[in-house]
Amino acid sequence: MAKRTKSNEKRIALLNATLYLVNNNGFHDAPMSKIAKMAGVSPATIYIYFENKQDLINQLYLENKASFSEAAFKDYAVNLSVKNGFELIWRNIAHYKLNQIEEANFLSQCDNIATMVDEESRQEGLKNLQPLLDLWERGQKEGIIKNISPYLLYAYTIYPLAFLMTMQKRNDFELTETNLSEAFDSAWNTIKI
Amino acid sequence: MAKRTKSNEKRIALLNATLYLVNNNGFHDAPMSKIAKMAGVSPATIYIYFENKQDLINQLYLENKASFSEAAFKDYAVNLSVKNGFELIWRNIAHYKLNQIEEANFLSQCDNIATMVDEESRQEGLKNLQPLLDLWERGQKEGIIKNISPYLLYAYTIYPLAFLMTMQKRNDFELTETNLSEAFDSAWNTIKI
Amino acid sequence: MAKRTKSNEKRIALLNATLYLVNNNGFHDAPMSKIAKMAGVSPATIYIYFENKQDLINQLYLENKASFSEAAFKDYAVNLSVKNGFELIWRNIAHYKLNQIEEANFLSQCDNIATMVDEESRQEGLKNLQPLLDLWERGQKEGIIKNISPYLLYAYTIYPLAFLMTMQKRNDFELTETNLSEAFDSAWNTIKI
Amino acid sequence: MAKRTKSNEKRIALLNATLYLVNNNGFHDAPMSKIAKMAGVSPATIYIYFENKQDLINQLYLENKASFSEAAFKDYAVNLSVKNGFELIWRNIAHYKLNQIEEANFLSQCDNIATMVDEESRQEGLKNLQPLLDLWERGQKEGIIKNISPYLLYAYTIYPLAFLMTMQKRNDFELTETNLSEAFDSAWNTIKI
DNA sequence: CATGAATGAGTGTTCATTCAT
DNA sequence: TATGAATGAACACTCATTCAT
Repeated sequence: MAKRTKSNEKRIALLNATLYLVNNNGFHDAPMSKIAKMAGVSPATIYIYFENKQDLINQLYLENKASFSEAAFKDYAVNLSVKNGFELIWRNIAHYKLNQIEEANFLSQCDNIATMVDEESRQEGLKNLQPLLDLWERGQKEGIIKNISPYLLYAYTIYPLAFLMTMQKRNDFELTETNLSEAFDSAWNTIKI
Repeated sequence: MAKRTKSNEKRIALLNATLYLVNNNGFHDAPMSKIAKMAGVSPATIYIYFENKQDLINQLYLENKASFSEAAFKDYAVNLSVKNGFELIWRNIAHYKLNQIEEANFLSQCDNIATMVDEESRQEGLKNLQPLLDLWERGQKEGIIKNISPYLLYAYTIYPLAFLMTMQKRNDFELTETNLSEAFDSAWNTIKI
Repeated sequence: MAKRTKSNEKRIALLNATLYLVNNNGFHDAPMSKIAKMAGVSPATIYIYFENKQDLINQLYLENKASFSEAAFKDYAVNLSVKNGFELIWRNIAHYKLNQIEEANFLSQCDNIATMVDEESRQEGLKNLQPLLDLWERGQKEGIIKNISPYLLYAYTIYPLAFLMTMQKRNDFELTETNLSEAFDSAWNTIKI
Repeated sequence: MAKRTKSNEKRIALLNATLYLVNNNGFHDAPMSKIAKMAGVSPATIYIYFENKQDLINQLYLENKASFSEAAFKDYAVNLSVKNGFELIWRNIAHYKLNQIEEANFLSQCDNIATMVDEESRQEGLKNLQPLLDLWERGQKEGIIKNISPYLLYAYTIYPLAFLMTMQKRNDFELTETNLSEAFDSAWNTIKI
């Protein structure tokens, strides 16, 4: 009856290897054999933990989305004022994107390339931003935030951070504390009434 | 005395096929054989026009960047005021991204994924935005535009359009003329002093 | 004082699963993992009961051969007349092939495909028909049965039943009681002097 | 415009290699890599001539069925008497099965194992026996052949040859000219009225 | 210039079997 | 005894690229 049990270590090692290889070589040069080798297991072992390559990517995406969202809403509470709440979330996200560069970069690829994660996982991943959407809606009801589509709000406040992350990763640009405050001001000015 | 010469038609057909397949199937499912078939030529023929697959992607990137920049600076002249010049360019870019969705989407993929075009082509592609950088520099000298890194200026004015394009392509969101004006106001407010 | 001992139930379950899968999916799509799952045990458990896959097939073959031969010689006694003895055996075999279709089909595959069971098991399996060969020899001595090779006798009396079984399994043909009597007459006419 | 053309030699070499390997190693140990090596081509080349492994087997089956049927009806004409026509066909088939042992053995495997060729090809292959079925029908109308199902006629006249072929291939038995005449007599006696 | 055949190296995945418990 | 995890070797098949014409 006794038996070896699935080791979470191996699962994590596989996810980490995948993240690393997709980020640095691209999806098209991250073969299962390399992933296995990097994780220190046999190629066949991957299929104990994941159904197939797509499933591996999907799970990696969803778990990183979840950990991103945890970071994004750290210390957030609905009783914060709209501005304070937004600033907290914005800074959390900025902090994540500029420090957890690898994870953020992976998520950015997945979100930008239609063919990387399947539609179901993408929809699932979207749910993670709900509290921010709720905050914006509240801000609009309170007359604090412009009454425009959340897509526009996102495009002008959160999405720019993805660009800064990419530049940071390429060492083209470094975001200082001052820059960050300027950037937040820009973001806030854009959406506040 | 007609001589047989490389037919530009075939070259164009190959570039178009590549754009289409990379956009719709992803880089990892855009094999040379499919590209050839779609362009109506033999796989071997690709190698008459392009050195290899990377070269094909690089050239496609550079030509689209060039045509993007042509669109971006249409009707622009250095004697325009900073605000008018910026608005012209911004609207040109917005127009391009929301109408030439396929081309814009391809460029966006290349710019976001480190491994798609090689570094040399990327650097080459960057030059296309020079007139905008020049305009910003002039605006800063004239005390009209905030004295912050052009990366930030780009992140908060141009880059958001990439997000709107992606949403538009996914039919999640449609940008109206009103939206566009709001979006421009946001962009301008962000960077003007 | 119950001691843990190899459970015959599991052994039987494994043999049944193998029979089913080889018959319905073919040898090449009857992997140990499926066999195990169908038998409700772990793949590793198979190796407690059988040395390897070949051994599993061999044992399945031999046990089915034995049960086939038991059926073939049911109620047979050497004091029966040659004709009566032959008719009894022939009808027993026909009954087996047309009712125990799965078992018969498996045996037929093994006997037709050189590479399914190994030579040793095949030789072992042949012994099961000995009483029929003895009967034929007696018939020849008594001048009742043609003095031709038992291979020919078998080919023209017993072997045709395999074809009828295959057709029956494919629903191309159904053998009635009348057919059966005609078929036996054919068989007997073929070999009687 | 010029190009290398598909060489029929390679196609034939591939079919031959497949026949040999399936016969001697079994379907489950006739991998594409071995087939390619034996045919003296790269594994990838197989896919120029055949869609996939199933297609390769199907085509091999159909071509052998066709050449079998050509042999079976050599010199046959509808104006022959029923008995003479049947003897001609029977001897042709016997000759084929006992001399073209490899081909006959392959066909026998395909016909016995449900999972080897797909249903469509099997149905296609069946058509090859039509002239024999026609002859039997004529014989029944003329009151020369027993009025029983053609499945029974086949089972008792043609099918036994498959057994003799198998035994011959295994060197368990050799069919002489005398044997053959005896065997034909058995076959004819079985079905004639 | 242009081609379809040809290929070695590689792809994602499965398999019979063994390991550690 | 019995297990599920683990695996090296193999599988069918595809790819970017080159060859021969």
